[in-house]
Parts: sequence; structure tokens; C-alpha cells
Amino acid sequence: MGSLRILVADDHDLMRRGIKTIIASRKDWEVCGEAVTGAQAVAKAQELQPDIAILDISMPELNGIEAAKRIRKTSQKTEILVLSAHYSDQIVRDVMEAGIRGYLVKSDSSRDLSTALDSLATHRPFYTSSVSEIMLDEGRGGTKSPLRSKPRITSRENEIIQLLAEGKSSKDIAVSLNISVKTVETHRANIMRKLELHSVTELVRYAIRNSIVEA
Amino acid sequence: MGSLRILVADDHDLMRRGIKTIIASRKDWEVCGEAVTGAQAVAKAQELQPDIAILDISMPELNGIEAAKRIRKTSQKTEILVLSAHYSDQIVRDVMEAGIRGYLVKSDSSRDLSTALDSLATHRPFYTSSVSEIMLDEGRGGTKSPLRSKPRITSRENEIIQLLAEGKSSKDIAVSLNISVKTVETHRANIMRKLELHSVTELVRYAIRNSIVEA
DNA sequence: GTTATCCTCATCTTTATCAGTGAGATACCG
DNA sequence: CGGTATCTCACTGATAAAGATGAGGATAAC
Repeated sequence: MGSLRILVADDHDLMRRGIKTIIASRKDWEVCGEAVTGAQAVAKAQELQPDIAILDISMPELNGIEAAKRIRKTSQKTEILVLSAHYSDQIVRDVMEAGIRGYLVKSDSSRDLSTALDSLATHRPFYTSSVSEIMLDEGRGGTKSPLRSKPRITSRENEIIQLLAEGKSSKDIAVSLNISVKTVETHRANIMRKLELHSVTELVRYAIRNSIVEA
Repeated sequence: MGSLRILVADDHDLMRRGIKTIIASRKDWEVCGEAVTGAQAVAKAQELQPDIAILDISMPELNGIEAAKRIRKTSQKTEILVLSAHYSDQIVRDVMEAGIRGYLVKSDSSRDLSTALDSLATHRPFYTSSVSEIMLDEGRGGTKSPLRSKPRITSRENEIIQLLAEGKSSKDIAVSLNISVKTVETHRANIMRKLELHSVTELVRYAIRNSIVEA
């Protein structure tokens, strides 16, 4: 038996409080840990092996999607629910690709959070209706599916997009990731080519549109 | 007598919950109303005349700053506390210019929210330390100019901000405005200095935050 | 009519980005 | 095992941006 152990990761203290009130409303649910950054979420998930991890998409250092991918490797039993401030097709695509089985927008009602947790507790996926529609579209395997035609952006590339959009230079990124500036520049070039962008300006707008960072 | 009546405006249900738990922790505080959009916040403030209005900056329809300006007109006794997702010098300036006496970043601890409410309840302003530093900087040398800091961006500069944020290079802009590249670069430098930005990345985010362009 | 602001253009130096190409290492998959 | 993808680092070269200063001309405000 035992209660459902939940890890809550969000950089906003007040948001974590809001989430915790929902969890506290059920006797069989408990918050086993909290995290403020994506990296911290990964570490705590590995340590605590929670039943569910609730991850905000927009977190410093490592965003929720990337954190989710890593948690899936180090803590296989953990179901993941991601929260994003805004809805976007790109996020949905990323969420599905990361094998995340729960997705909520923060403006959804908190009752939806309960429902989502109930679903994940019994290993049933939970997506809001808009997300389900996208999934059906993808499933049809249409040659013209606009969501399918986009090139694949790797985890490392996404990480670099985030850091670039946060205002860091190639050199800054090289230092913080402990890799060569040359490598960062190669990633940059690949990102630009894949997304058909031609300046950091366009890249920043891409990142904001897709909630990789906030404006 | 009577308890402190507080209006809570945020488009995220979970965030409102988080805020409400803080308010609920004090017997002499009560939530007298909630709002999901800026326009709704203005209407409810006029109707309820709360002691304090807590406004998220990023709300649909009407942002927190604009909502605050209107509330100050229709409900003079209401003290305003704004919350923003991230810290920015520009927001601080806007906040001060709007005559808002409380400012918190969502990543601040929820204990800071209690402290802020305590301050505003007794009509003392509350700003986090980083904000206070800006204010001191601004106040220095000007007896009556708390807004001296907000540099005026000229129309030509705004025009160039927009074009930059749309992804154009200095040369592109020079061509489309029929001026020298050197002139564009001077404008750029002036913009950067005035807004305390240090890269196009930051400039793009500034432009998006201030609705000069869309993401 | 002097002041202040804005727009304009310039020189100079240093650092960063963009773009193309190649290539070794590792890890995963069928 | 072989193929594919990813991450890593490098070289070369062209272009752009960042930061500091100076300065002339137009215009509107005091």
C-alpha cells in the first residue's frame, strides 16, 4: 500500500504551494520532495524514486522537458506530469517525443491537476483535449503532417537554445557546460540549419514562442 | 477593526491557490475576491474596494501594470502588490512609474509575500533588495525624480528596436530607413545603454515583453 | 537666442556570430 | 556486426556587433 509519493518541481515558490494544496487535499497523496531547477529535479527524482514528478516546463538551467527525459532514464517507475504557462504545438510535440504521459497548462483549473494525478497514479496518460487532437493527427501518419515535417532537435541542442535565449554567449555556454566554444558553435550552426533560422534574434523568438524560455 | 481585505488576480489557478494559502495563514487577512484577467481585476477592485490588490504582471487582455494604473484611479485606497515571473529593470521602472508600492518576483519565497502584505497593510512600500538598489540609484542626485532612471526612448529608437527584434541586421535597417549603417549602430548603442541591455538577445526579449513585437 | 534633444555620420578596437567542411568517439538499434 | 545519430572539437574565412568618442545640423522649448 502506502501513499502516492509526488515530487514537485517549479522555480516559483507560490506555484509549488498551489500544487501542494491540491496534493494535500487527498489523504493517499503526499509530497515527497521539491525542486527549484531542472537539474535539482533530476537529482531528487533519482534519489527519491517518486511515483509522480510534476515538472514546470520553464525552469532555470534545465527545462522541464529535458529534465523529464533524464528522469525517465534514472527513475523508470516515475510518471511525469509537465506544466507549461502557455500552450504550443511545439511543446506538445516535445512532450510526446520525451515519452511524457501527462501535460497541463497552468491556466487549466486545479481540478484538472487532480484528475491528471489520478490518471497517472494508475498509469493512464492524461492530456487535455487540445493535446489529444494533435496526437490523433500525428498518429494518422499523414505525409503532410506539419508536426512531423520539422527536423529533430536533440536534447543537447535544446539545452543550448535555452541558454542562448537566456542571453548567454557561446563562450558563456561553453564554460557552463564544460565543453569547447567550437562545439557550442557547431551546435548553434546545426540548430540554425535545422530550424531554418539565420540569427540569434530569430532563435530567441523561436524559444519564447515555444516556451523554452519566458520573455 | 475588520480584517485586511485582499483581491487576488492571476490567470493561473494554481498560483492563486498558492497565494491564498499565504493569506489564509493569517486570521486578520482575507481574500475578498479573485480575478483571472487584468480587466476583471480592475472591475473587481472598483466594486470591492479592497485594502490590497495582488496583481500578476502577465495576465490576458490587460497586463498587471496597466491594471494597476487604472485601479489607482478607481480605488484610491487600494495598495497594489505586483508579481512578475522574472526580474527585470524595465519592469521595476514601469512599476515605480505606475506608483505601485509593492513588487515581488514569483521565485521569491512565500515568506516575502507575507512580509510584503504586512508592509502594505500599514501603508509602507515593499520592494525586494534588488529593487531597492535600483531605486537608490535613481533617487541619487534628484530630490524629486524617482523616475529619472527611466530613460526616454525616442521614436526613432523604438522604430529601430522593432526592426532589430524582427530579425533585421543593422545593414538591413540602414537600407530600409535610408540612413547610414553607422547611424543605425549609434542608435543601437544608445538603446543598449539606456535600457541597460548587452546583446540583441536581451533586446529581443525586451521588445517582446513590452509588446513592441510578438514572439 | 541660448539650451536641450534628437538624428545624423564618422573612426577605432575588440569580440562574437555565421557558414561550410571534416572528423574522431560513443552509444543505440536492428 | 554495421548503420545511424549524437556529441564532441577543429580550421578557415566573412560578416556583424559591442563599446567608446567626437561632432555637425535641425528643431523645438525656455
